[in-house]
Amino acid sequence: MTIHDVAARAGVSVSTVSKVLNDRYGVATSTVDRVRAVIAELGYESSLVARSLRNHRTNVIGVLVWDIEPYSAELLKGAARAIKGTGYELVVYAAGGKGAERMGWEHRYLSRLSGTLIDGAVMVTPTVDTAPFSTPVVAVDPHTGSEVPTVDSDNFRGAQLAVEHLLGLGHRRIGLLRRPPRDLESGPQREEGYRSALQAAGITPDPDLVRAGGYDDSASEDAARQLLTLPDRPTAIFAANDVSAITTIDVAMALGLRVPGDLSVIGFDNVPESAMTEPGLTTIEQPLQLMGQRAIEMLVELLAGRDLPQTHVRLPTRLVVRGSCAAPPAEPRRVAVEHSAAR
Amino acid sequence: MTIHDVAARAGVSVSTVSKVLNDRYGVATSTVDRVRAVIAELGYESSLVARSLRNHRTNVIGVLVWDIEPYSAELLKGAARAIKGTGYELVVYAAGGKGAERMGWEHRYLSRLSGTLIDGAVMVTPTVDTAPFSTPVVAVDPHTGSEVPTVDSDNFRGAQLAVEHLLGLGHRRIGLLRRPPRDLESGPQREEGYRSALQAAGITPDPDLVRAGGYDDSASEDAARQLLTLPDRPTAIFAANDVSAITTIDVAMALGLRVPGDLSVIGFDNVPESAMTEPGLTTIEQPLQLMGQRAIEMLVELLAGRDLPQTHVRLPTRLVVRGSCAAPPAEPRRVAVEHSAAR
DNA sequence: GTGAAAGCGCTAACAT
DNA sequence: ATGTTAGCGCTTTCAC
Repeated sequence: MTIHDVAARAGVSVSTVSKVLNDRYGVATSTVDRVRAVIAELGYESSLVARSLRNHRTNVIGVLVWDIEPYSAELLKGAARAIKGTGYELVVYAAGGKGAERMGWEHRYLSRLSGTLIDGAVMVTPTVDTAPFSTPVVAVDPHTGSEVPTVDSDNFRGAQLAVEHLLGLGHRRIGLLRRPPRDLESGPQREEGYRSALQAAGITPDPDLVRAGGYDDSASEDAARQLLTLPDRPTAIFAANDVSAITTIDVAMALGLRVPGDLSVIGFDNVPESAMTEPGLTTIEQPLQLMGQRAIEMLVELLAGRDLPQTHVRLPTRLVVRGSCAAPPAEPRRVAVEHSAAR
Repeated sequence: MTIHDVAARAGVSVSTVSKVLNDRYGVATSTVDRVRAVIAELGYESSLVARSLRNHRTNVIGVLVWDIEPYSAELLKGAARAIKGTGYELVVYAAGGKGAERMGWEHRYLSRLSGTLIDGAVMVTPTVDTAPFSTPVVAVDPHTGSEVPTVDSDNFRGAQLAVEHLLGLGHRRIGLLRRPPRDLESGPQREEGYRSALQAAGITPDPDLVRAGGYDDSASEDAARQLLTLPDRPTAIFAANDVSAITTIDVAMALGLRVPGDLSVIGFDNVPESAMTEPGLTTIEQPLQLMGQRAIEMLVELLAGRDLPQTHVRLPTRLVVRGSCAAPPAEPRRVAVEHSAAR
């Protein structure tokens, strides 16, 4: 079913049909009606692909994500909300399906799609700088300081809030379970917030109390275990990642510690689901939907040829208390030695 | 940056480059190396659009949704999980952005994309039958009994479970807040389950206890109010939709009824978020992620030219008790008359 | 082993 | 007012 079929059926040339499709001048009213009738009769719709190969404008905005999981799904909800009424359509490309070549997927996808198919893109957590592209791009939560317009959340302040909350409860030895090294830009930001809050309270951060998790659960598990089996173990742990917060709680309980009785845990929340899983967990929340929404809004501005009021948008994080944090125990219980020896 | 640029730089013709790109035979090893080097140097990626206009195979599966909201987002997570390792890539088209012409979006999108760009599609809650397409299609939770392969959940059994649970607690007058008429196919299924459970318990369904909600909150609100201000009001309400369950609780509380003390409410859950909003709500849950996953699996089978073991997959729903339901009060409190008069 | 040319479905100059 | 034609970026015969 192509434009040729329509043309043949209506007894006109393809260019006439094209003109009717695009509301161009120079077609007799009677012809327009006839062609329209045939289009309706056949249920014809012009191919987005052929059209975008020709016109280099598609009215489509692409959101490029590595995978659709709880984190990106939240962003997508916000993006979908923001796209309404803009005249653009939204398509989401999930790279995760094809191949395992994670490095550089952003560049690959952007080259394959930009110019044709999408007028602009929102890239979620790009690992490489996608600056040398003519297509307008907005990055969400980029890994490295990037040249492109960016939306992220206030990781620094969020970490401060977490630690301030724990300090307010009386904790003095607060551990940090940070992200793996050389990961997202937000990792160092959260660590900075942690240090800053401690120092503001006159506490010198103890390097022993900072451990890095990894990409899989077991790395976080090891790190949590190391922290908790320290001779002078922390009475509270700030986990700079929602998954590692839950892991920490599990490890603590396995070690015979009560949460929050013996140990307070506070996590940097990425997704609402994690709050559900662990109902009592106090978290620092990022406004993920809002971030997706703002990214689209910025991109639409860019596509309209307007300048952005600010090229780097940082949204506030907030502390959400659900009851898990307690004051530090008067006499911190030591973890039995055999546990620390095990593995 | 096109194939021409690569050809020029490598001093060969475009067809040679194309052969290298597609691993075709008949190119000298030295030429292959040279072209590969240029491709790497330039960071060239072939245009998905041009390629798909030529080849009618793209290795891309499209998921077509009206909007990305909590319901479809859950399905997408499952779809993204299922796509891994299949060799296909996933793209999601959200129709909601463009125009308000909701009716028939599925047909419009399918025509514009199929044949080119996507090899097959998963349609989420289609309102019309998209049978006459050559492209393989799987429908999730379709509005009408459709000819295409389908994934849905056991709405009938889910409703039965809800009502059986209430009956087990001793309730006898159980109201039904159903979906609007002529909506999703799941509406009547849930109503049937409700009637069936009542009849199995020897109770004749009272037509007065069945009211329909609407697409906006206010319709559900009115319906809930009507039910609760009945002279012989129900002691429990089964809301065939998660939003209307929450609305029902709000209305009940506004009328001075305690939930669950004076009234038990049980809702058909579409999305995990609704459970969070109302932590005490007992719900019937659909396995949304699993539904998305199965839809992709079925489509992949279809694309491989294999037959489906079953063309209609129905996934189980389950009762999740979070504590909101109670036994009926010995002496049901009537709602004050002025409340029923109000509005 | 390599390149010229046709054509995928469509649009936009440019004829007529 | 309508049709003819070139070409978007690519793949694929088919000559050479």
